[in-house]
Amino acid sequence: MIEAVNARDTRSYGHFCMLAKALERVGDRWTLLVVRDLLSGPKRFTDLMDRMAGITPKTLTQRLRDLEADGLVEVDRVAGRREVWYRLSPAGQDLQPALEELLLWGLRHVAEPPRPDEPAHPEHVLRALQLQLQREAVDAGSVRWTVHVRGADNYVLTGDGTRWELRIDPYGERTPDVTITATRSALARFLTTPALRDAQPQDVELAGKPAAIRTFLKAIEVFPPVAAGPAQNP
Amino acid sequence: MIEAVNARDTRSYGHFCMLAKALERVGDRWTLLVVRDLLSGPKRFTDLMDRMAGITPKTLTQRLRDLEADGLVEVDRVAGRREVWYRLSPAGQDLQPALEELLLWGLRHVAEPPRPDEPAHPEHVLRALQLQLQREAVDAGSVRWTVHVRGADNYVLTGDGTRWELRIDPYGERTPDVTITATRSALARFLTTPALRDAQPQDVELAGKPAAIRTFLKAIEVFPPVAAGPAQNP
DNA sequence: CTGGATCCATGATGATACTG
DNA sequence: CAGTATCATCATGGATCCAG
Repeated sequence: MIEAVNARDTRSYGHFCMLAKALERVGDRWTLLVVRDLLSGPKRFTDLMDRMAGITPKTLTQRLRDLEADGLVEVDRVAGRREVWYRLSPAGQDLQPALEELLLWGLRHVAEPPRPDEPAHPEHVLRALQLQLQREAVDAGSVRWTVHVRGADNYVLTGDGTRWELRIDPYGERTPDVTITATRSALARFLTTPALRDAQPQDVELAGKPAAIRTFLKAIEVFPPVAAGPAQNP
Repeated sequence: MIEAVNARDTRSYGHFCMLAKALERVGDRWTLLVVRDLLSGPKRFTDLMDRMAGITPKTLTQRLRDLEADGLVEVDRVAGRREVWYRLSPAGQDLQPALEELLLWGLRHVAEPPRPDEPAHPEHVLRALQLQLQREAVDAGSVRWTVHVRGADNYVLTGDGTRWELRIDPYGERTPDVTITATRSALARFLTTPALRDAQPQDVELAGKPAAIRTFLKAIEVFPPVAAGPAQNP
């Protein structure tokens, strides 16, 4: 008797290969982007919808259910509370090194400035900046930069000379060296377009001591890396 | 007027995020498995078909064309020769760190012994073993182990106390310390089932000096890592 | 308002067979 | 050896609607 095959079996590769088995868990469209956005902490359904412009609620629901079934995501449902919070399990958090390598590959090989109408969430731009500062071992001393963007969380990017970290900064607890205030698109343009940094565009406000701002502008020169690869525009 | 969107645009995420852009290049089903199999050197169409059991020639063709268009794969077509050889471009080879992290994640979180009928290509089992030996910094001194499997390439796994390497070994040029001869499925079972190693199953032949064989059996104790995660069998 | 569910259209993938 | 051709199926996107 032939056993019934469900959708999960159909989408499996059926190989004895650990890469194939990993991709059976996280290889579906949108799945790694869900993991990416949960790596910065628990999120609600609509938080995820905001970061993943273009995903339909149906697909996001499906991905969250799949990830939950595979043990990568845990769900906080509290009776009497409207919000449902999604967070990564330890196995889900363990994907971080793989995601960082993939992101850095994208930075090296497909980096280009944002198109005018391209949704650019601060979290994604700042994550790329943090990883590049870390990968290039940029030493700016002990610094603390905060980023304010209307309609999004505030972020704080810190360096201690050795390690760079990016966190959501809900309260702005401590005094930053530099505060960057901009819209989503202006922030993306400013950080990814070297020519704009000295021009001090009007849609990006940098607050802080002049020396601290100079340190900031110097550090972000590593970002993005020079696009060495040939563009492919058939 | 609405602009026409082609299939490529449809499948893009449209985000200013380097991870999303990376996944637009390598996020399609089967794509990273093609890259995986080209990382060990140039291959012909049928070489890839053999390693990727279950893929249809139509899909493999599509993936190779996409990868070529994106500059990750280069094609050697020589007039008057039947074979077409596919190889990775530098950008394609640069995916290696990301693939290794994903493979190691699979090894940590979804490792289980091969099912009886599960296709197990030696290259994929040995790659996982090599990465785990490297990740765990296993020091077996200077060793050279060769693997013979009927119907597949021969492989040579070498360690020098610091670095582990796996290569296809077409001619068996130098004298190995241990030679492993088995079928595909027997090799997979033997390497992934600790209980089998001392039992010396009849479908796996180990040739070499007793001390060298003991070194081999000791080293592979790190493989596979103990499955700590809970199985999900709904 | 959040957190979805439903219906339909389409395109990507799979199964199978065949060819230069 | 290196693919094509044809047909079937399933996943995803778009749009809309709904319950707490």
